[in-house]
Amino acid sequence: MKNKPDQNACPATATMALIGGRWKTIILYILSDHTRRFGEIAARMPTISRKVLTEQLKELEADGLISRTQYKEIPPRVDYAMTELGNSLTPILNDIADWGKEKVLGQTL
Amino acid sequence: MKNKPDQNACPATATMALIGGRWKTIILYILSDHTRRFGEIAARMPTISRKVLTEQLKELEADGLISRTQYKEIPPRVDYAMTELGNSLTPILNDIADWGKEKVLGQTL
DNA sequence: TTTTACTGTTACATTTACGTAACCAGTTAC
DNA sequence: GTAACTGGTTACGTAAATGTAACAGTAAAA
Repeated sequence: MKNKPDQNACPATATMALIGGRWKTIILYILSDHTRRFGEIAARMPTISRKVLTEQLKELEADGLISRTQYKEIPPRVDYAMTELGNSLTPILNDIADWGKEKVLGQTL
Repeated sequence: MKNKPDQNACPATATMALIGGRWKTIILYILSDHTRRFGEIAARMPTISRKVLTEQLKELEADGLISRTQYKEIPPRVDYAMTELGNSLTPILNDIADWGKEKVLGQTL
């Protein structure tokens, strides 16, 4: 893992080191129900630059939350998918989305 | 609310606008089981500067997640507590902490 | 009279995050 | 032979986040 925690760290901090930041939760949420190509992720996140998206994907992969599969095709095709570790976050990601729907966007579930 | 969402925003993004960032989840986690004074929060977060802690607390208050109570005493005493809205996040905060304990820190629950 | 306690604020500097624009590779379609 | 497709990378500049250090204010204690 890229973000190595120290053992007496706050457990909430430990999690947020992996999924915090402006983009990672969104990326994981997008991947939580689908394997997706780079371009598909980018299309669902119109406000992130390709450069930063690449960086975030690399970090998520380094942290073991997603996997990257590159096919030997031209034009290139790259798939991103949740790993087992990433999938263990899915309930939390759904709760986060549900909370946002209900409490922030004011949509009834 | 300070962070006004637009209606067709990603619900995960909507939540992360309120609790994202390096510090807010930690602050909320610290307050989730206790009303605490400014100094108590600071003592539990040794690496945040007082200036930034003040800013984050103000934003959390502006977003309706915590409340601030200032007592007319010298030396000053200020309490921070979860609001009802903040408390509705508690299950998520606990899940985040549990996930960090188990998956990142490697502690068995 | 000086210090301590507590919760800040302010000015300033620095670090980190993010964006923009240009460029690359290799095959296919025009 | 040139453009388009896809998933990037690189150089560069800007914006946001955070830190540091000093200061404020008032009562009680030393």
